[in-house]
Amino acid sequence: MTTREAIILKGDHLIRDKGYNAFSFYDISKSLKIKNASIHYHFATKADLGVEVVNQHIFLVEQLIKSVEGRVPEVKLKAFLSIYDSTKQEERVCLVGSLATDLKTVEPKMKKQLALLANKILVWLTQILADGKREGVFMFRETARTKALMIITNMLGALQVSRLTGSKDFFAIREAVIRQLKEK
Amino acid sequence: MTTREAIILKGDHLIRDKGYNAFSFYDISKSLKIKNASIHYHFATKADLGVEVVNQHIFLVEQLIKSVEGRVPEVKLKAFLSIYDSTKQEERVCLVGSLATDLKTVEPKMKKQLALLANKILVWLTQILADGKREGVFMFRETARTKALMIITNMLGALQVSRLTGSKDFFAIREAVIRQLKEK
DNA sequence: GTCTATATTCCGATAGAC
DNA sequence: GTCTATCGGAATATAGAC
Repeated sequence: MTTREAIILKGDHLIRDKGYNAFSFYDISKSLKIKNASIHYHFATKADLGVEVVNQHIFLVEQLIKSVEGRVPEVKLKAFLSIYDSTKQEERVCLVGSLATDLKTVEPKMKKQLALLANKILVWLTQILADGKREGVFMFRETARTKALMIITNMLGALQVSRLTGSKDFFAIREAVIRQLKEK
Repeated sequence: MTTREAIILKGDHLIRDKGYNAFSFYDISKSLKIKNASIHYHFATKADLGVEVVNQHIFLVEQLIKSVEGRVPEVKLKAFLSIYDSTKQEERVCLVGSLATDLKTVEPKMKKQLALLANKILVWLTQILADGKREGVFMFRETARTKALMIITNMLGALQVSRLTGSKDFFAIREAVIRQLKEK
């Protein structure tokens, strides 16, 4: 892994750990054992780093989508949920949730890329649900987009709320999301 | 309104606007046309102010709960949802969501009070749902607690995600939450 | 590409006058 | 209870050597 990649990875972890406005270049420099000035060599400003963190998530989501192309809707749903499973294991929140609460403080470019990420996930899940309903493996009464919004907010919110009410609640929500699609 | 109350209100708005780590005493002082030092007279530290903002929400939720005591579950559900309706009108996010993403940076006392607030809302909604199911006005298959968690995460998440995908999505989620309880 | 050193700004907090 | 003035620390960012 290049230094640049390591900085992006650490920035991502810090944003989802503490929030965008709480982490500093010093957090990254001490963790990677490099100096403040070295980070600025790779990223002129903190906002530049923030944009690249979001872009990295866009890239990873696109990879995830491709990795399950052509598979049945159930497999694609599992892939979608795996995003939040791994985030929960890290004891972090998701990038969209973390930056949405800080949205009025971030640069326009960052906001734009974050909206792109959020919409990419939303459109993907909407298609998964629509396909699954058509094939008779998923059941729901809402439009596919609304159902997708409900599932996304369930998972995003579960990561945040379960920090306060206990980890069991995350898994209770996760299981209920899956079960609701199978019986209605 | 006393200066102290005005500071708490402004602090609340700033936390839900920009996030706890993004607002400064200067934001409050310029808005209220008082000086930095005056805020410190009322609140020794920023964390002290943060704790009082959370306590104010606890007080308001307790008031809201009392205001609909003895009413039918549908009325109580509307009262619950009104929390998020007014937050959406303000173009802010909810306090639990805003502080949950910053949780690892806040003082233990603040975290403790926030957990108290989150649990108070959760227990209240759980009881509303259990009562409504028993009386035959609400329908759901999950445990009342899990259903409450799903509705809370829907609304909390709707405030955040709709900042990126559009306000219409907030209302689509809100309506679907209500409709799901009436038919299943 | 990484370093030392430093400029600059901002923020939380305090001392002491009124 | 609010003010002026200031301290001390932290953070982003830059200049310039290696």
